[in-house]
Amino acid sequence: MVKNKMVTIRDVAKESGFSSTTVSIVLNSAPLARYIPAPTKKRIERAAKKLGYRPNLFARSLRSQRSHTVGVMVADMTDPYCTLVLRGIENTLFQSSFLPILTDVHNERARFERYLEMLLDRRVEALIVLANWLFVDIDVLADLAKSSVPTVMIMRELQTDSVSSVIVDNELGAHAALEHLHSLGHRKIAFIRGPKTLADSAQRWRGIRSFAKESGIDLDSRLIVDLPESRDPISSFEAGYKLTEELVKQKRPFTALVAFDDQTAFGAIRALTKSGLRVPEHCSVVGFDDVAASALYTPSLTTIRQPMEVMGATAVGIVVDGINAVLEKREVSAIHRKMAPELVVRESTRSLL
Amino acid sequence: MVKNKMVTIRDVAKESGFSSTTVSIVLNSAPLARYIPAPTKKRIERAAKKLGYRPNLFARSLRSQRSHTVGVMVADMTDPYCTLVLRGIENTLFQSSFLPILTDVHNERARFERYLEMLLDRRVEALIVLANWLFVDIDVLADLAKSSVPTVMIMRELQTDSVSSVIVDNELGAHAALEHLHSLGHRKIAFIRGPKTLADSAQRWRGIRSFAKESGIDLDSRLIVDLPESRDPISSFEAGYKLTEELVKQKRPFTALVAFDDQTAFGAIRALTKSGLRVPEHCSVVGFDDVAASALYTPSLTTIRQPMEVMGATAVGIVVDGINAVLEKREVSAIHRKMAPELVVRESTRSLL
DNA sequence: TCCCGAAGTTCGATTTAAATG
DNA sequence: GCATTTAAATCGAACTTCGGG
Repeated sequence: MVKNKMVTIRDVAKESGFSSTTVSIVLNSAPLARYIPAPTKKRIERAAKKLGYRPNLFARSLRSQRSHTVGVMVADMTDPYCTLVLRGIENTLFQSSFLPILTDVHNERARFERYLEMLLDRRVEALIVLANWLFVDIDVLADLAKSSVPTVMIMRELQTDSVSSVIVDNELGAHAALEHLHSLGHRKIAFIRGPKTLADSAQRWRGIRSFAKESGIDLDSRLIVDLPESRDPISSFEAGYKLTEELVKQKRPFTALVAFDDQTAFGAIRALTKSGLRVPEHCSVVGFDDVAASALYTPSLTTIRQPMEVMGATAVGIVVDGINAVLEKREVSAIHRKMAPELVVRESTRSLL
Repeated sequence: MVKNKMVTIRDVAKESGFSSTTVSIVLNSAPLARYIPAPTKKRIERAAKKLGYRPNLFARSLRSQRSHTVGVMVADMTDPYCTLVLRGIENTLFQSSFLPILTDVHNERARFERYLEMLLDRRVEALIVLANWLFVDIDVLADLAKSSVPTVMIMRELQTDSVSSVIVDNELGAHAALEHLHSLGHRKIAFIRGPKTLADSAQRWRGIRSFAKESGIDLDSRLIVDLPESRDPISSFEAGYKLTEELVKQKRPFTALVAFDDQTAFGAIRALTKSGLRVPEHCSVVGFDDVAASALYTPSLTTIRQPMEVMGATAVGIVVDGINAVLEKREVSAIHRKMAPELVVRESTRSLL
């Protein structure tokens, strides 16, 4: 083989002795293929294989206006939360023969907009936004509503109903976390809440309060601290560390700690250990998310698992439906899915009883 | 705005009162644009903006045979090693206005081949293969050599010279790891080597032996164990755990342990802790890679850092050069880059002196 | 010759409308 | 009218060629 000489449909036509029209009909099993006799089909297929014909997707896309591509925008790749969600997205797209274009917004508005522009220019057929740590206010909808590209956000819900969403039931999860500690006999419990600007923070806190009310646990405001805002996902580790240090210094005793997320929990465990408090012997710790590292930590972390892979798959399901709707000119309104989290008990919590 | 009415170059031509040729020349600043008077340009640009003209990339690609897209194939996304490499790739591609199509091979040959086919069909202009945990024998070159798509592998070197590579200097890294322990006074050292089929394993071991020789350290074969082969990146944690458990049971004393990689080290630390051996008080542990979790671990892990983000960026640099070479019909041979790792000292190692 | 602009062709596949026996 | 096949138009941009001033 000398050079990259492209084999076109016309070459196949010439080789097989039929016109390019017929070749196209046969190779695509178009409706008209019904009328084409088997021998003709066979000859065309043989010719195509012999020449190693591969249709030019540029030409096909130009004609069909389809890219078979989905844009995936991640707020910040370095967040360990992304990994499994991406896996779920990738795997489900693969099954539908779509390919993902991955973009990492670095939590910067300008970058978000530039990427959005690039993706729309490429006519991605759908958009999946993984808003895992996004403080940037996004008015995707302004650009998106008119572009009729099915869009779904993971981890964040938009007030508009032009954008679908897949989120975890934060309230339920936090509720389960506290219930777990309560069932182990813990009563003096410290809390590291999320940054105020994150919707998750409020939702999880609501779950905490709801269980506290049910069970009569007393929430001591001096044991409740908030993570500062930050655009860097790793910062919650450091913040968790510092806040826990301060909680310990306060000398107000607690036997358990509920962290906003796993990274925060890691920071907390580090701080506790440094202060000579062993986890779980002296203090139990619960996280949220169940990132990969949680199972590997020493001690392994009890946490509330978000079904990340399933969430990714669900998001793809939603937009694929949306794509089909667009193709069939059906109207579809946004879908909002709230997934159930799951308590995963590991070594970082322990019974006082 | 009602519908998705595409604005074509002809619409701009009509609006501005010039032909589509002129519009094309102006909007692309083609060489001929030199001859076009400023007022004409201005009117065309104004018309384009007014109509919100965006060139159709399908048409452009069909004509130019360029996709401005790069295929990225990852052996297994769930490997924490991927994250930063991908970040480096993404960031550097962004600067060159390329977009990545991300595919996750799941360490399966069939999937690799299917994805490769899909990427080539889409005429990606280059291919980046992140072979982070790939046991599948890849004869990419068979398909690739003839397709003249610049290709680079990260973390693995191919014998052929049609495929470039970016790898870390494993020998140097392992050498530094042992040197570090030696300088802290450790002499009885256990080793968990990598799976035999991984080239890295042999290279790192060579580094160990070379320092042992230099310094006169005695390598006790009863303290040397090997990770089994596996296609699952997380398995090295479990294997690290089990092997360390056995090492401890053996009752053959050691004051430090060199793990094949960070995940293995995490497993080892878990096992040591479970046996009542504290890290680093009773045993120092060194990893390799410096994945994100290493800094967050308790204790934080001393390890050999691979410059992952830089490696991703370097890989992109290589293929972008390759792309330019292809465009200019220059010949370029494969480039093989070996990056220097860096010892990162944290809490998991401690001086005996 | 220099400057400006337009008509027409090309990229490769799909599809409509139509022709053949 | 039916089964079978195809010429020609189309998708949108870019480039080649040419003509007029």
